[in-house]
Amino acid sequence: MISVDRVLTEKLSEHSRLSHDDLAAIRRIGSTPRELGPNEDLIRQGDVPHNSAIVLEGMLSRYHLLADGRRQYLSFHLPGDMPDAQGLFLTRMDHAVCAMGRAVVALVPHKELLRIFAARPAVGFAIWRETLIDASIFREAVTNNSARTMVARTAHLFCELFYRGHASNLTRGNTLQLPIGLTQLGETLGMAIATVNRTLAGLRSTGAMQFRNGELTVRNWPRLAEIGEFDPTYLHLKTMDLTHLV
Amino acid sequence: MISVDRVLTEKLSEHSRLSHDDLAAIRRIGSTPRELGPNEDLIRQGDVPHNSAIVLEGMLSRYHLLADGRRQYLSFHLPGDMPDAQGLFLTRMDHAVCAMGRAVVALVPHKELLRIFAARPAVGFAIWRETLIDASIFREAVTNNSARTMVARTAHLFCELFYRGHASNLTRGNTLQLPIGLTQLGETLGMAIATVNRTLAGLRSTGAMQFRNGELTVRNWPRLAEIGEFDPTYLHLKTMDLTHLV
DNA sequence: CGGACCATTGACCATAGTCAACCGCCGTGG
DNA sequence: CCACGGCGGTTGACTATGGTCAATGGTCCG
Repeated sequence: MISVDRVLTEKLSEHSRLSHDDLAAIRRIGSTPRELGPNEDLIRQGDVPHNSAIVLEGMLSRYHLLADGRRQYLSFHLPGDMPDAQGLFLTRMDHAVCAMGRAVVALVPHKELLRIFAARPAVGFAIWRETLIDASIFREAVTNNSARTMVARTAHLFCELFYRGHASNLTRGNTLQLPIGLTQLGETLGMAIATVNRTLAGLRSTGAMQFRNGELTVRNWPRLAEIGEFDPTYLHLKTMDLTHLV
Repeated sequence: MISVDRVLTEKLSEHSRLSHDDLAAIRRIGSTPRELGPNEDLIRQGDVPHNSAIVLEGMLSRYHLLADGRRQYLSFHLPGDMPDAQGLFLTRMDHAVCAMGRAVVALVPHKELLRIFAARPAVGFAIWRETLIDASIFREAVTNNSARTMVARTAHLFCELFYRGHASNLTRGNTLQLPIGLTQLGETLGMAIATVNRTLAGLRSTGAMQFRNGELTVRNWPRLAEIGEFDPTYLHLKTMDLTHLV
């Protein structure tokens, strides 16, 4: 398991130029770890949060709870992400956050964060930036679920997750662990579970990728990116070359 | 036409408690006005922005440009909104911003904004908050376009626009001017133009609302909100009662 | 061994996309 | 002044796509 400051400094300093003092301030952040079981909620729709979480291990997701009890998953969060940074300035949660598999997060009190922002504005800006990337990912999800075919949509999601996972050193070769079931995939992509299954079978048969038992295997990255119409600019990460995954 | 500081102070002080000095700083913001013709781009996907815009008049939208030339509209922006605040911390635009009808915006240099944030953190937090509400609206769009029927989806969009328009004093009685065509509606909601039309006809026949010639008329708000499964919490505005619109 | 849960598959059906024709309005130009 | 053309909206007929439902299989755990 990794520590909060390690994960945060790595993430934030990738794009924001943080001074020695900024980094020191981050290192002094007080946090309490919390372990979550599979499918356990970290925070629910309607709650008033006083902490923000940083993912240390596993995977979290955000979701809307619909009137009829169904879920709409909105995004997935890997180690280093802050899945509920928005709670900092919006009093009431408009969505829930839950663990996909077993997961560990670090909880940082809002007070603590606000104190740091006052002392070291650059840290605030860096986290602000993270929330903006978040928004960018949501925008892409709108487009993905509205304007793309089922195959492209599915491929795109896996592209994004693999790309982000790779940027965070979570991939092992051409594989990535994703504790997601077909039901959740359906509730993410806005398609019926049967369709998810058939679409995955289709993708498998193209030789571009396969997804089995919570493990994504990329067999042909350029092919997969093409099928998913994937252009990583919206992730605002350093450009990575994955063409060797063929 | 309204002035920048007027529009900004109104918007920001609705939720953030800004001190006298904060408001003074906002009043000193230097901006240049810019008029946009119908369908004119303010900024394009891939551009590197150095200004942020504040809508003064008319309506702007953000959209993704797809590989085949189609558009996916992501959000609409009314006077007081900052449709490209994200450019502050993300160097490259991952989407475009354009005027729907004729519109006027005020351009504020990023440098100027950053200077203010350094001097008056509360102003920064207030604008950060705006970008978080933005993100919340995107999340709702994901859910809307993925998990709701065509009717609900369409009704929900109009509910949101009317509610936000009402909060900004842009409604006249039960009407709101919306310079949007059926094609754009389709490219917003992820449905074919023919379906948009039929859905609108359906909504009209329920007596809940009608949309004609760029004018939305709400005939029965509770009914419309029910059809659209509309719950305004995600907008993080002061709660407004519209039940008198029957 | 039995049951729960998830994935898989097939058959059927509802829904919305496609295509094409038509309408109505508006602005232009003869 | 009217004729024409274009654009945006409207409508109908057909079709493709993906949702629904139901049955089966596989795996893990008690």
